[in-house]
Amino acid sequence: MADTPEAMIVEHVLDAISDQRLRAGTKLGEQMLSDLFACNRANVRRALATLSAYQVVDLIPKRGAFVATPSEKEARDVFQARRALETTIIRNVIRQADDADIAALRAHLKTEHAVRQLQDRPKAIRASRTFHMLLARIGRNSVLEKYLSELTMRTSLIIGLYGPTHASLCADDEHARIVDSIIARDEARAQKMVEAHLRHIEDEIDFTQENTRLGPLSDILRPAAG
Amino acid sequence: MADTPEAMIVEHVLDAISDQRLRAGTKLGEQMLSDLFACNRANVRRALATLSAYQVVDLIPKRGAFVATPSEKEARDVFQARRALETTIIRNVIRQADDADIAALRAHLKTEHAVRQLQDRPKAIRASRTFHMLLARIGRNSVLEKYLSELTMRTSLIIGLYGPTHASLCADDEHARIVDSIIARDEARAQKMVEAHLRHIEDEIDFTQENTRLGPLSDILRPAAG
DNA sequence: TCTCTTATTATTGTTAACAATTTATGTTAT
DNA sequence: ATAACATAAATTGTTAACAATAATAAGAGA
Repeated sequence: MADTPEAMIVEHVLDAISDQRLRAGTKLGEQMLSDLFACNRANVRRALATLSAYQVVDLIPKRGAFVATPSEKEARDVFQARRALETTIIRNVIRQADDADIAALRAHLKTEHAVRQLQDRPKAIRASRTFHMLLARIGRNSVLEKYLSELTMRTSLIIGLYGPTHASLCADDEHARIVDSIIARDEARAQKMVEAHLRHIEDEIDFTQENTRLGPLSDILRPAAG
Repeated sequence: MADTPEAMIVEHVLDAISDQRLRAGTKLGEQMLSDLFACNRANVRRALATLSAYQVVDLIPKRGAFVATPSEKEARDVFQARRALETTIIRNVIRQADDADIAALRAHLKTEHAVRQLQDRPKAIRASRTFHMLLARIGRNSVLEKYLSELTMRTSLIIGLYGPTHASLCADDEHARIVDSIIARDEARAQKMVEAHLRHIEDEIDFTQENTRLGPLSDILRPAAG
């Protein structure tokens, strides 16, 4: 936990994005961040550069840093990439998961189900994401894990932007059935289910209208007077 | 070209890595870079943060920035990730490639073949990488394209570290045959060939001994006296 | 009341100096 | 000659002040 201030900022922003406390378009002012994390602006700027490399923050010259607002095309690309990564991940999981991993999966299903009852949307979103990241960790491919981490963040932004208010959480039973096929070591079925699951999420999204009251980025997009 | 100095540094370092002018472990001093690109150290530091986010540079506190030296495990993860991404990419290519794209592919094959005759290894490596990135561009998924870009960089580092001296370039005819199956719109065959192609590259690598005379990172790894 | 202009404020970008730490150099002793 | 130690140089990390630009507020005129 005694990490560098820079890593702290990155981590906190990613966390906030992943459970939708930070919405697309929100401005991330340098002073605000340096105050919040008790560090100088140099650290803030490097953190923002890192977040920009992760593609969850847009850096606009002379204007500042803003939480990214993915377009529909970008969103669809993200989902296709997730299908590519997660089908490979699930294959790794089935081949490599040991008893401890299976236990972890079962435990997660329980907590995820419990959280869902609480009607606490941010918590539910986070739990849902955790499931996918747990699979990635069990898959033991750090490259896929890292990339999926980024893509789940961006998925959070996408759902926050275009998603319906109450749905768009991964269906509880779909996760459970994926775990079932993992336990059964049924590779083909597990891959199909993961792919279908991701498609369901994508299908629930309505790109025809983005959820308004988005952050100050809408201001940014109008051409500056002059 | 009139980009920010920071973007310039990132681009140049990535270029140098991708055609193996920069080897794994090489130290990237801040002063050296700020002199070279005629900018202040603040810019250099942000560029290094970005490169570190791309996983092609390791940032070691109080010690500096070094070109990353992928382990065998990391290398294998990179190759598996490439298979996942590139099989999806090739599917996109087959579904979306228009005449201009096909022409571009044919043109590339020609230049790649010509370059190969010159016995100019860096140029050949670059041409080889360009083929894969051309496919990614034709696939029209910016997420996959971005990630593949990073992974081809890391592949360059891996081959530079563990690869044989003269081989480990993508086989000329394999590229050509991939293009053939694209033109034939044979999805299954193209996917198989891409996967086999990537496996061939991986198989040529000998992890038992890393190419010595690696950079100063070997010094870094010995525990500091004290 | 609305719009255009002007002045003020806030924010981003740059620079230079300083502190802290590591690396390199050179000396001494075994 | 090698190893340990002390000194000097170079490098990373931090900080504060300054300049340049953009966002905001205020005021004048239609």
